[in-house]
Amino acid sequence: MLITANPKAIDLQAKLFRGFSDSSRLSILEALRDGPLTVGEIVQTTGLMQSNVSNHLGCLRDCGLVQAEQQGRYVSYALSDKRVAELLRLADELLADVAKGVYECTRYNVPEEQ
Amino acid sequence: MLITANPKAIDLQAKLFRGFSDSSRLSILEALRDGPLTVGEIVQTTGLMQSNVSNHLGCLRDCGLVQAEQQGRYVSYALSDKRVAELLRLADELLADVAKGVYECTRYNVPEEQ
DNA sequence: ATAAAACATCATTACATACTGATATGATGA
DNA sequence: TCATCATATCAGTATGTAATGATGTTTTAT
Repeated sequence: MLITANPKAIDLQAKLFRGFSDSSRLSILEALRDGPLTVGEIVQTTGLMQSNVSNHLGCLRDCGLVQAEQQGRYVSYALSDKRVAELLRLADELLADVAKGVYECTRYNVPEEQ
Repeated sequence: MLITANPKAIDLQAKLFRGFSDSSRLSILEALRDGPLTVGEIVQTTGLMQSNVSNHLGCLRDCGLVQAEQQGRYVSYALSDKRVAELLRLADELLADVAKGVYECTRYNVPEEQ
């Protein structure tokens, strides 16, 4: 039976992983591993532009990876589920072994040297 | 300290997750969860074009997520590490809880109805 | 009420990359 | 060797989406 006979689950999963597949979003998620942060704090921690952070946060929130809570005029963001952190940790471990391959994977984009 | 002070780890991780963040690659990885397959078998199972499958397999192989082994004129592919399957399983679990959010996330691309 | 701060949204631009079809490479058997 | 099968590579195209700058919205303080 074709896997694509039921494409929805795959599409959903791909969409979930896409939340993790961008450096900026990953920076945000990593920053939130140590606890909740306001948008401004995330901007400072990641060094990204505010509008960019807001965009990514909106995406991460829509997809359920982070939660927002209004606190006065600040909005505090946090990872929405332990398993988000678990996925990050598991990826860390996997990366420790396959890092060489990933690093040398220049098929699509080359990591910028500097 | 800026997280971006050491961007390499983040970039690598993003690249790793990008391996999982495309429906086609995910279909391939899912197909390989049940054991090794030849390229032709993957083509049949996923319903993707052969050149497309080969491209994605090259990417997945470069990044260390799958292993290739030549067998006669066939090439057999397999997941390269248990943790690849673990990541898929963990994502399944997470998805079970946040699926609603992911499904409704139309920020970027809308899942095609049919 | 007004101003300022914190955050969100929008349009635009630029780039990355998935897909296709054609072709090339390599292995096997006649 | 030659033909065929299995897989890989390539160029071209189209689309998705990250980043930016400008603007909108909400909250708080004066």
